[in-house]
This record gives sequence, structure tokens and C-alpha cells, in this order.
Amino acid sequence: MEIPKAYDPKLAEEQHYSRWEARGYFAPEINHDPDAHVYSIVIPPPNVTGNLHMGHALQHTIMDVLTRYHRMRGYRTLWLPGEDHAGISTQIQVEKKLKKEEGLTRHDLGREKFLERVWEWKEKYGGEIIKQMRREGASVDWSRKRFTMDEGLSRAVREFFVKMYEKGWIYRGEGLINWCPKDQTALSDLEVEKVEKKDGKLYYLQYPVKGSERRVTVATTRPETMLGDTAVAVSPKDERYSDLVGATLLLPIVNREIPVVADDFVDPEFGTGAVKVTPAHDQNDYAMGQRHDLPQVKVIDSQARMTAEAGAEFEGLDRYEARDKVVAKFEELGLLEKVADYEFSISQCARCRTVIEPLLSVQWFLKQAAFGRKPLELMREKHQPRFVPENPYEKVYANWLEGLYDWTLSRQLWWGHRIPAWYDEAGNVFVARTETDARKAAGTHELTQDPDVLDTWFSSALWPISTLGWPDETEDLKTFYPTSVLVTARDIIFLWVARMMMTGVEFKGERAFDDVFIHGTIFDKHGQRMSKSKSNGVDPLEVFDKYGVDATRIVLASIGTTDTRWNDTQVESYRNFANKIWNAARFCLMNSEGARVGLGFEGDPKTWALHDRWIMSRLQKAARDVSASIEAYDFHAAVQTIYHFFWDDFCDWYIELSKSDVTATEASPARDAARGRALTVLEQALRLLHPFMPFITEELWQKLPGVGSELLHPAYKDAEPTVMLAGYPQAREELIDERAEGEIASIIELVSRVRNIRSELNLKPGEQVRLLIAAPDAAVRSVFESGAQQIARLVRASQVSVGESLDAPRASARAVLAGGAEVAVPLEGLIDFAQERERLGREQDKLQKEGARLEAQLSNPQFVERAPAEKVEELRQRRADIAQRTRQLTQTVEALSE
RNA sequence: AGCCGGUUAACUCAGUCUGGUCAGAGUGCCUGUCUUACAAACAGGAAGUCGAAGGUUCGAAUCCUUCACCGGCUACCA
Repeated sequence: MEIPKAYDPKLAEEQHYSRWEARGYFAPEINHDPDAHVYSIVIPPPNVTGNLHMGHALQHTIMDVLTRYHRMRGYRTLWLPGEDHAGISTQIQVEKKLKKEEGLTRHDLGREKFLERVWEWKEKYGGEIIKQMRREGASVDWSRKRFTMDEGLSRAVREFFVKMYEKGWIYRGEGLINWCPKDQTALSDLEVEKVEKKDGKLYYLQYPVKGSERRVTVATTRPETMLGDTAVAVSPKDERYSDLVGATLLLPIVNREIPVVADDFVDPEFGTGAVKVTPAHDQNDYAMGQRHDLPQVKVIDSQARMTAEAGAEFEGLDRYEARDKVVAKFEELGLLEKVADYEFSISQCARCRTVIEPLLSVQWFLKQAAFGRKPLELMREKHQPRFVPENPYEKVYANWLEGLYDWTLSRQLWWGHRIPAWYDEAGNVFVARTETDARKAAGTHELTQDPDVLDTWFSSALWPISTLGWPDETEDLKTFYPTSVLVTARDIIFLWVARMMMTGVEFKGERAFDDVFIHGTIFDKHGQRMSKSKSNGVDPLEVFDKYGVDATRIVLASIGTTDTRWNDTQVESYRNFANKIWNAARFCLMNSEGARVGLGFEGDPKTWALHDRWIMSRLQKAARDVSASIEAYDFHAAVQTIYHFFWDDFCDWYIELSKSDVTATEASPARDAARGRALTVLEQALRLLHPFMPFITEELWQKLPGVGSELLHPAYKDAEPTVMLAGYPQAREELIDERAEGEIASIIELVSRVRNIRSELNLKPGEQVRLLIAAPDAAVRSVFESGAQQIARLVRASQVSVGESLDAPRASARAVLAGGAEVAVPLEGLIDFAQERERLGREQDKLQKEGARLEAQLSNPQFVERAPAEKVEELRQRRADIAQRTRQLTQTVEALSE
């Protein structure tokens, strides 16, 4: 068979995906086992506006590894893909385009026309990420792809809203909400980020006490809001002000009379101990206002400009202009005590970074405290869902559920799910699943629907159930819910994970997912978060192009839960690994005539050659460990196990040990069997690798002679042969052979020591040597005797003699092996005796050091007394072995000195 | 302010839960090789007092305490 020397990932990447997809291998229906276990994942739906970045690639790889693994294990497996309409993001993107290309705003077009444009945009440009997933090899079921604004999912949203309204958990009312003056919409607390303001100022303003010369000084970071003050609060415990509680202050500039109130919120230690209270423009002040029944004076509007209520002088001014003016006024009035530098945090819109303005307005809210009660109980009582890693996420999640506040649901946007509430002319509200229902309830057709849409996360909260068909009790919902695992980033645990648990528990009575896997964050090489604005992002597609998808995937899988700095060199090393796999397969295929997968491991394992028993034992352990690691979400360990099994055990040793049999020039049943064994082990290794490296494994697997439907997992027996439906290797305990492993280990040690001698004495690789081996132990001797030919090949020896004792010329390089075997390489003329003594001396030093350490430990009576007996015995044996080897080395050195 | 995580070879990271062959891997570096599967490879080698200081223990990278630096999350300190 003709196979190129180097692996070209593109070839494999272009070949297989469309075939897998076309034949329906990604859909759960491919599984014909009626009793199959179910494994399901719903994708965290990427924004339609987005482009693939490393975080997605990481997340998708992990989901695909889990999906492919379970599929190969015979589970009825579903990985459901989809996209999120991403309210604000998408709307802004389309608005920008509109402005740029046609000079229009959304208001110029009107709501209906604008929404048409958004849909057009979505069809044309949206969902790039989803398309890119094919490139990643993601084995998602495209037939079940969902979009949050699909008719079905929209119906689920209305159902959710109506049910919650009927239950009294959703209500409409006035509240102090986060308002983004740029995006012109309300935001939930989770869409606001706190940013440290390093060059902040704290202004100390004096308010005169009515009917007295006294003044009360308040400290504030936002002087302009004083125009809306309706009280000053002090701590009830603060003796400095106790006589003032109940007094009246004259608010400067506006000359409003405001009371001094006592409230526990006030920290007497901070500032002056007196706090100005602006109920209409600050969360805390709002709460205090409620407690003390204070009036709310709105001085800032939705554009972040001062209102008429702020006074004629200020009306229309931007909030920052107003700030300067207020400060100037106070200075004029002699009421500005001081201005101090002060670091504090300000709230920004998480999207556009505009400073949030807390505003009083009428919005829709959801009482999350009530909604979150059951998920919290589920966590406390049953530890559901299980977080991976458990620490710190379980606690983070539970803590959040403990302190829930109302969720501002309404958004003053056009793109999204319109709130299913209608108003009659009298302003009565009718919440209903459809307008028809609302009319019925209202008894009139003269209704106006609420103009607002719902927070994007409202529909996301339903994702696991809505994508499976809820509110209908579909087969999919029955089969695939609850889902097996959610794989996501840590920054949306509250925004999304917790809320999916709330809806799942509420509407399905159980958890949305068994496990929640929180993956790590990928930073740039300087440890900076990758972002568009810093343009330090690494484009996964470029990495795919450069190193191949498989190499990138296996690196990403290894990252798992760790935060890591991205480094191309890791991918490069796995590109090399892919090439190694390619070439190992190339070797097997070039020597495959007469053989096929499955041939050569017949009969009683006791009759097999040592290296065959050994590789099978190693393979069983690898299969056992890889499965265990994947099930424990320890992808790093899984990758390490496969990597070392393939490269070290299979390539470095097994292929070399079996090479003479495999490459024998004469055809024979023995050669066929040797070839068959190599192919068989390779085939198993490809299966182990497949979830991580789907393309190269399929490419090579298809080339192997003897692969057919009989290798598929029984659940897929009617499918055409593909490695992705082959059974995942399961360890056969009876093939684990510790004795064989020990014996090969001694051959490996011998070979390595002789190679070391060759290297240190600068022997040319082509130069043949003679090997004299002495093994006092009969069993070890027999291992070396029967492996003599293989050993000769591995160390390039013309002759290998094995005996009970060593009868080597004085001019030999020597080494003492574990267990007391000795090896000598006669090198007449090449040995410098002094140098050789020195070399052996270094060996002695090493042994002596270890011996001394063991001796110290063993001569400590407390160790011998308290350590487990096995441990002590183990150390004694090591000590004995070292003592023996030291004696042998000493003799050798003495012999050289004669 | 509180809570949490990180700190292991020049670089990127395992190992810490369950203390004793755990001091590891890959990359890089040094030496030698194009040995007919693979130079994207092969063979050999050097390299870390496991952030610091205490403590517990027969024994600590691993458990406890304190500190330092970096990062994150939460918070109503105007």
C-alpha cells in the first residue's frame, strides 16, 4: 500500500465529516438497542452574532469527546446544537449596519420593518459559529438544531411567562433598575459589571440645619444626585448625630426641606457618618426610602440628562456636566467642605461599558427567591447537579441561590421575545399565551401588546427543556431529559446554569443535568484574557489550518478545567503525535500482506510470545485507565495515558520487538500472525484515540485490512463500518499480565543501559558490539536468552551471550542491573580504563546515595515501628538490591584497577 | 472588606483530595545519528532546596498556620 510519509490533516478532515453526517451517525436513532442507556448534552447556544474563538473550541471539544466516547460505549447519544438570538448584541449589530449603509435608525424603519431586517441579517450572516462546528468535527445532531426564536421555543417562552405570572412569581411594577443610557434599556444585575475607578473623588457637601447655624456634612461620589435628595441618614448608634434625628435640613440649591433619619444601613465609621439619600437614583437609598417612606424625586432621565425636577438651571444637562455645576455651586455657597481622592467601583453595562444609571421605572420582574428555593434544596439534599470541579463551584452556586433578588425581565428592545402581556384602554393588563386568549380574557379586541421584549436569558433558562419539545411531553423530552452534563464557562453559572435548574425543577420536577463541567479559561501567552478589543485572540481556524483539527482538539481536551496560557508549541507537539500515529500505521500497512485485524491473538495467552503478552497487558491497562479518566472528566490523564501507550509502548517497544517477525522476507503463517497482531493493537489504539482525534483515526481505521461491521458496537450493527461506531475498548482483566510486564521491563532496562554505554563511549550507531550478559537468577536468564535476538537488534549487537556468570575481557564497559544481572560490552582498544572507572564511580555514587537514604529511614526505629509493615518490607528489599549491586560494582571497579 | 484559586525544570502544565519509587510530561537546551514507519524522527544527557517561614508526622510538593506575589468571584460602605 502506498502511503505518504507525512500526515496531511486536511485530507482526512475533508473526507469524513460529511459522510458521518449524511449517514445519520450523529443522530441517536442510529442506535438500535432498545435497552441502551441514554447520554445527552445540549450545547450552550452560541450567539448568532458570534465567531468561533478558543473558548468555544475548548467547550465543543470536551462535549464531543464525551459524546463520541459514550456513543462508542453503546449509549443512545444526543448532542443537540443550536443558537441564541442574543437580544442586545444582535439588535445593535444590525442597527450599526443600517446606520452605516443606509444612514437609517431603527425608528426610521419602524418596528416591523426593522425586525424583518434582523431576520434577514440572521439568515445571511448569523450562525457562523454553528457552521464552523463542522470543521471541529463536532458530532452534533443537526436534525435537532434549535434557535431560541424558533416558533416552538417561543411558545415555551410564553408558556413559562404565563405560568409564572399565574403563580404570582412574575409581576409588573415600579422598581429601581439598572439602565444603560446608551443601549436605552433596562438590564438585570448580572448584566452589569463592577469596575474599579481609580481616579474617583469623594465630595464632602454641607447641608444647613433648619433654624440653626449647624451644618451636616455628607460625603458622596455623585454630587449631581443631591438635587434629588429627600433625606439624610445617620446611624441610630451614632451619638454625634443623635440629637439631629428628626431635625430638618435645608437642601442647598433647591432649598427643599428634608428630614434626618436614623437607619442601620449607615456605617458611622465611613465618611462623615451622614449619608445623603436619593431614593430615585441609588439602590441603597431606594431601600432606605422605602423604609422611611421618603418621596422619590427623579432628577435624571433615561438619556442620563437632568430633568425639569432638577431645576431650571440644570434641566437638560448631561449628568457629568451637572456634577461639575453642582460642585461649583457648593463652592460658591461656601458649602463644599473638601474633595478627596477616592477609589471605588462603578457599574457599567457589560456590553457597551457605559456607566449604568439606576432609574426608577415600571418593568416586569421575576421573584427569583421563590423560584430558586427548590434548586437550592436539591443541592443541599442531593448534591444535584454535581459540579466538576466541585470546588469551588458547588459553593459559588449554592451561595448565589441563597441570596436571590428579583430579576428584571423586560428590555426596551425590539429583537427578542415580546412580552405576552396586553393592555386595554383603561390600562388593565392581560397576560396570555396568545393575543386571542388575551382578547377573550379582556372581552375586547382593543388591546395593545406590551412593547418590551424579554431578557435574552429568559429563553436561555428554558434551553434544556424547550429544545426537547416542552411544553409538549415529546418523546425526546421523555428520553433525553434530564441531560447528562452541561459543559460551560464559569462566568455564566448564575446567568444561565442556575436558571436552567430553576426551570427544569419547576416544570419537569428534576434537575436539568446530572453534572456541570466548568472548563478553564484560555489566556494569551502573557496571561491576558483574549478579547477582540485587545486583538490578542488566537483564531482556532488558523490553528486548525496550521496543525490540524485533531492536534488542536487533543490539546484542548487536555486543558479541561485548567486556566492556561495558550501556546502553539503544545499543538505542535500533538501535530507530531498525529504524524507518529500516521507513521506507525504506515509501517503496519506496508507490512500487512497476508494479515488482517483480529489475526494473531488466538489461543491461550500463555502460549503467546512475551512481547505479545506484554503489549496486550499494556493495552488492557490503557483501556481501563482511559475510560476511568474520561468518566471522571480527567481528560488530561486520559490523553497522557493514550499518548504514552501509543508512543512509548506501541511504537518504541512493541513495533521494535516484533519488527523482525513482521518484516520477515518470506511469507509464513508466523509472519501473518505477527502482522495481524500489530494491526490488532493499532486498531484498538485508534478506537481509544477516536473521541479525541476523530479525523486521523477514521482515516487510518478505514485503511486497515479486515475492518468491518463486526467491529461495530452491537447497538450499531447495521451501520457501515466506521471507527466512530466501533465499540470503545474495554479492559479484559484476564489479559493483564504483571509477570510479562516485569520481564519486558528488565529487557528495557538492559537495552537502555547498553545504549547509554554506546552513547557515552561515542560508538557510531552503525558500529556493532558484542554483549555478554550474566544473570544469576534462572528466570531472568531465560528472559534474556529467549529475547537475545530482539536485544541484539535493539542495541545493534552482532552477538549476545547469556550466562550464569560474567566472563568478559577486562577491556569491557559494564553495567549492573536491578536484580543483580550484569552486562558487559567488550571494547578492546576503545576503553580508557581510568574513564571507565570514573563512569562506574558515578554509578556507585548514585546507588550509594539512594542506599544511604534507605538506610537512614530503616535505621529509624520509629519508622520501622509505625510505618505499615509492607512499606518497611518494600524498603528492605530495595536496600538489599542496592547493596547487592553496589558489591558487584565495587568488584568490577577493582577488577579494572588491577 | 469577605471568600476562593494559583505559585513545581528556561516555557506550558501534571502530581496535592486519599502523606511514603512523585520530584514527572511535552517543549526548549546539550551530544550523536537522515539506522528502509516516522528528522514532525531516533538514541543518550543536563536541568527544579515543588513561592517564603513556621508547625503536625517516623516521613510533607501533598495536611495545618502565617506571610508574599498574581488572578478570580461576591459585597449596600455613600
